[in-house]
Amino acid sequence: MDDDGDVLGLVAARLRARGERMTAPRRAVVTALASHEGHLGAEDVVQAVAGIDAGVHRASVYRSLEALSALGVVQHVHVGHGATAYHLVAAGAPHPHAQCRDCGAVVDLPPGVLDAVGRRLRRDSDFELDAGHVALSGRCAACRGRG
Amino acid sequence: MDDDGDVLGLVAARLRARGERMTAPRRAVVTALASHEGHLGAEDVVQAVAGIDAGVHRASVYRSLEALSALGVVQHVHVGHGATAYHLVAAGAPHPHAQCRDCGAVVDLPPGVLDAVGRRLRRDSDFELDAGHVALSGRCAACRGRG
DNA sequence: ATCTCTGCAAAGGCTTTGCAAAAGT
DNA sequence: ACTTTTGCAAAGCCTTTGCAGAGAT
Repeated sequence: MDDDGDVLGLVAARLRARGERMTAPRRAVVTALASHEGHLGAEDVVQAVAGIDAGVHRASVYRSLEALSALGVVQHVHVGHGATAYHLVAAGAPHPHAQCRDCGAVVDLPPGVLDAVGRRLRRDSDFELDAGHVALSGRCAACRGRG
Repeated sequence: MDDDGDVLGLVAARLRARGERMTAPRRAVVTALASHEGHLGAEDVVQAVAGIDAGVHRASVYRSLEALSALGVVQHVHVGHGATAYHLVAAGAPHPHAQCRDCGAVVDLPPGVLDAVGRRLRRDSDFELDAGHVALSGRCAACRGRG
């Protein structure tokens, strides 16, 4: 059930392979992301990390997120309104996201929904789409029902 | 050739119809957007406005952009990295945008490229896509050639 | 021992806000 | 005259950065 150890070990190995180091802030950030399982803003990660290892500074969280992103362990998604969202790169392929303009929730989209668009953009506009890097905008099911 | 007068008159009429007013900052903002023809960040609009009517304050530009957006005259697009982009709502329907992650350029996408995705999201996930509100991310033709 | 990384604190970009004066209708 | 809107200045939010000391390998 608790495979944080695995994740942490894997991340540590990947870091060391690049001459980088596994540190307390990075451990805390990975743990925070692993336990939340959703999409967290950097500030949310700061909060979560504070509960895991007080004494980790806000700036270190940002720097850790950046380092882990460069490593390919963390993916970040720009969400129109508000802060960039971070999450661990799951086993599967990166997937697109969408944000509800009303409630702000970030939802995962089925991998591949943007494939056809990507192909078309490449063919027609010579534009290489990075489908996972921004969240589409719209209204989620719950908010449509409400509004 | 110079239909700024038309645009300004139309905007003025729309404003008055809602009990709002046509003012110097709003005129300058509309003129700035009309003459640049592209996608401008708020700060770019501030610059352009400074060249049209010095004495218009930065804050008024932001407030004007907001007012004009509420009016439906201006559309804003969230672009992952950097500032929100603004442009006049053209005659045609709102269109999707994409930003190049390397050069930062915001390009217009053919209207309709996201239609199929919108339909699919609505059907499969009950998510109502707002295709024009965020810019997709990727690499433009020029930067692909270079990189 | 060495080089990376951290904590701190400060600054940075972009945007919003409170208020009294100014301007549009 | 009445209300909206402005200019100003200050603060806000999220994020980045410079530096000396701490920490990982």
